[in-house]
Amino acid sequence: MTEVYNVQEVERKWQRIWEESGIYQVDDDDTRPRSYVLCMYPYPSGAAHQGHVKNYTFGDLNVRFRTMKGEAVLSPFGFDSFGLPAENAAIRTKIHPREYTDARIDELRSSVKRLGAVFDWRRESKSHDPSMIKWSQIIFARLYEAGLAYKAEAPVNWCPGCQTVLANEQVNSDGTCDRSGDIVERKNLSQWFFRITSYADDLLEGLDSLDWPERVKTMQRNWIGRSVGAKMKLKVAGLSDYSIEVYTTRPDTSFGMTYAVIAPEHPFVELITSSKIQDEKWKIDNVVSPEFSVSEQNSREIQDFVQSVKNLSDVDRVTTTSERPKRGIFTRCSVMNPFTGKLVPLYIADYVLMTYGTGAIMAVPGEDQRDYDFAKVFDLPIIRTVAPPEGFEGDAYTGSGEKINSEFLNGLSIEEAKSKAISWLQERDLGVASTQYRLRDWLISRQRYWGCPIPIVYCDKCGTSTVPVDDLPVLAPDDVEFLPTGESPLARHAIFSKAVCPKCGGPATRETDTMDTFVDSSWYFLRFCDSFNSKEPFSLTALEEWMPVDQYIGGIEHAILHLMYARFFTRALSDLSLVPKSLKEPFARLFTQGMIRMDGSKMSKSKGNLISPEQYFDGVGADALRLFHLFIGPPGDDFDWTGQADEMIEGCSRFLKRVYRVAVNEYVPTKVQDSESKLLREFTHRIIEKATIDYERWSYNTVVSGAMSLCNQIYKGISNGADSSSVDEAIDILIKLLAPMTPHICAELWSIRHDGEIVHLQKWPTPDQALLSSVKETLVVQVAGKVREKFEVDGSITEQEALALSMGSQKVLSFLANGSASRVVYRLPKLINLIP
RNA sequence: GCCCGGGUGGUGGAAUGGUAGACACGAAGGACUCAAAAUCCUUUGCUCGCAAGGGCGUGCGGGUUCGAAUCCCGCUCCGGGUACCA
Repeated sequence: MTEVYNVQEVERKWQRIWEESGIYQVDDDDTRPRSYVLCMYPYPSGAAHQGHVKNYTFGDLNVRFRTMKGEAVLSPFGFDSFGLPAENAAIRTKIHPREYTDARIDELRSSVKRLGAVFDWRRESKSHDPSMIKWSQIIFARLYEAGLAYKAEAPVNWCPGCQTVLANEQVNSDGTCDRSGDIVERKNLSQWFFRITSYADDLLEGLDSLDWPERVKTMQRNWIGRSVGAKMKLKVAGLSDYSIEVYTTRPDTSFGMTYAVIAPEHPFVELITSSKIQDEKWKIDNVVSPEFSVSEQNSREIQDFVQSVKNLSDVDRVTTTSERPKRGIFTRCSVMNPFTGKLVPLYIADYVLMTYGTGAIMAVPGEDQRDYDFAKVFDLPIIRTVAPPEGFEGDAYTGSGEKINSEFLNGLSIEEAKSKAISWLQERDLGVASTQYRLRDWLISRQRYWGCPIPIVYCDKCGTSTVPVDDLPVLAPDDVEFLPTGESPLARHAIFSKAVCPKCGGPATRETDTMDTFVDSSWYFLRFCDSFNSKEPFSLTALEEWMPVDQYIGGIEHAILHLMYARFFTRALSDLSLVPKSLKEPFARLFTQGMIRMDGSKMSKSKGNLISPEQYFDGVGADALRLFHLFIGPPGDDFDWTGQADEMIEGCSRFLKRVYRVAVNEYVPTKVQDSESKLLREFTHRIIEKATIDYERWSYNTVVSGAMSLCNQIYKGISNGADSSSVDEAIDILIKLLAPMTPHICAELWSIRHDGEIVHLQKWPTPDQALLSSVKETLVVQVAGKVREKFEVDGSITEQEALALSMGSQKVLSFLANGSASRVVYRLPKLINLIP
């Protein structure tokens, strides 16, 4: 009897059974040990693509494996359903973003189900659901009350082609718009921010405790960019009340300062170019001496320079090469080096950024390459304060060495000189030790419709207030017009923007900006722990039950943004007692899967190089496609989708059919060979051991190869006369080992072989230790490190026995010139190495 | 520029100091078949040899070790991140 495996029918059947039986639904009163496995919730862009297939295959496999190991696994699913594409579609097609998004969600949900991935669907969440909007707004209000949300003016990205404001992540690294390719411009707008910088140190230190890929942790550390140094004040010559504060990480090099630089946006630029500075009365009031000599003419030159810099795109501004040397202009002002009392010239240059440190630097061309480059262009002196090694021929020397030309610092190391210089400054009240971060506050305002409205009203009398909880959620109206004007439809809406002040009851204006969609993804994993709570976003007790996420799975592209924001939220909400005090980190363990590439670039809808999973669901089936994604290599590696992929998927399908045939056909041995039965049993139990280890270390490709070997061994056992109990055992083990990976076929086979039982509720197999220890080992005999002979030996072989066996081989002896070894290295029972 | 990864057969990859190339894909040959598909069997790193067997081989050059794809030093090529952060 050979039954044909009907892929489509069987996969549909089991998908229905899993959904109806609710075996992957978990509740708070579950008595099994708990765990929480989560895939990053997706933006619903329609049917799943290969990246989703890979992601949810890893997630599903973890859920099923842990369940078979006896855990109650929280496995929820949701949709990151706010965002620009739906709004752009609305502008194009006039279909409302909600209608568009709901349709895409249905497509994605359906293809995730066709993959056979199991979730507790009762907990499904969508960012655009009014209840989720309400919780987001409550959380925003709490952050606002705690001073962690504030409004300030800031430059935003504006795409002239799309006529809209863009999120940072939609701007390419070369400063162009991700969609239209236009060069993005800067505009100043009043914006809402989250004060993530006040958690900079916590976020940095928290990384140490996380079981995350080192790569991701390094990226976050660099992004936070903590640096320690000193701030000091440089007096401006001729302006007795004015000084310019600079930040440096190298206070030890202060004696090498030959000029100073301020950013074009520095407030001092405004002062020296304003007309009032030419006013005689102002000069007397502010004690200006003749040393201060900015004339109207210089002032105009300076203004011209600053304007020319502001006209540059961000890309051009950060580019300085040999063809495009450093730009700057002399201010005609001098500042005093506090260490030497000497005056040095003050320049304005755009290689100094207003957004970092104090927006002003002391320039030390001897020990900083950027300062060196600038000094060469403007012919400024260069003084070395660290002795470079003999024969050093570079420009700036940034290495270690002895301090020189630095008076009381001479002879010290850089580190010693740093702390001595800082104490010197502090004793004289001229400067302080200071720590700076590259991390900026998180700009969350979006001038868009399809996002969570910021629940704020502005009153002329009472100022800014949050919308009272009873009035939440603030929902965007449906009767808006989607036009490509760049202005949010909400701002144009006559009624929405009008509000009542919650404090005085008078007329007020409503905030029309919505939140960045990364706000939604910063707490959705908390909601999953308490999806049925209608009173609050989540309760402390539910979070104590399930958080933190034990295994988080997603793409490396979220290494900084989402993963940093979610960490910030968890810490901030912990400090506000909205999540348990002890919960500081949301994701204990993170896995970042590899990318699917095609022709060198990421496979994506926008690149038009999608290979749809649906065609495989319709053909070889979900199991074969899942197996392919698991088998092609280590889960974290990128994969290039070539013409051979289809052949490999076909191979996976062939393997599953091979398993099916051997499992459904009754085996009646003709002549039983006891040695073959023993061999098969030993092999089976070795594979249990290996596969279990490999599952736990995320080496799924080798789990698959182990399962293939076991299948080959079963066929061999059958043709060589293994008894039926050893064959049955091997087949059952094979089905269990494959069950987390290819769930449909395994469920079907187990059900056929075991009278309707559910394989995914079976206990995970454990190897029989007695069988493992009775296994014959291969003893490799090396002569001078080269393999010359092999013997099948007992695991307990002694050194004497191994040596005697080796020396008994003519072949081994022929490589030993005088018939004996001067030294023997034993690694029994695997290896013996004879050195002549 | 700086910071990470990585380089193993025709291809995807295995091997965490101890048999390099597991397991697959592809290819070649064979069995079954009127034929094809499906399935099964054999071969498949390079090279010398009729064979037995030998030599070479994990990007390149050195080192440590009885033994190195694996550890260390220098180089090279490819991929990713980041970009004047003082």
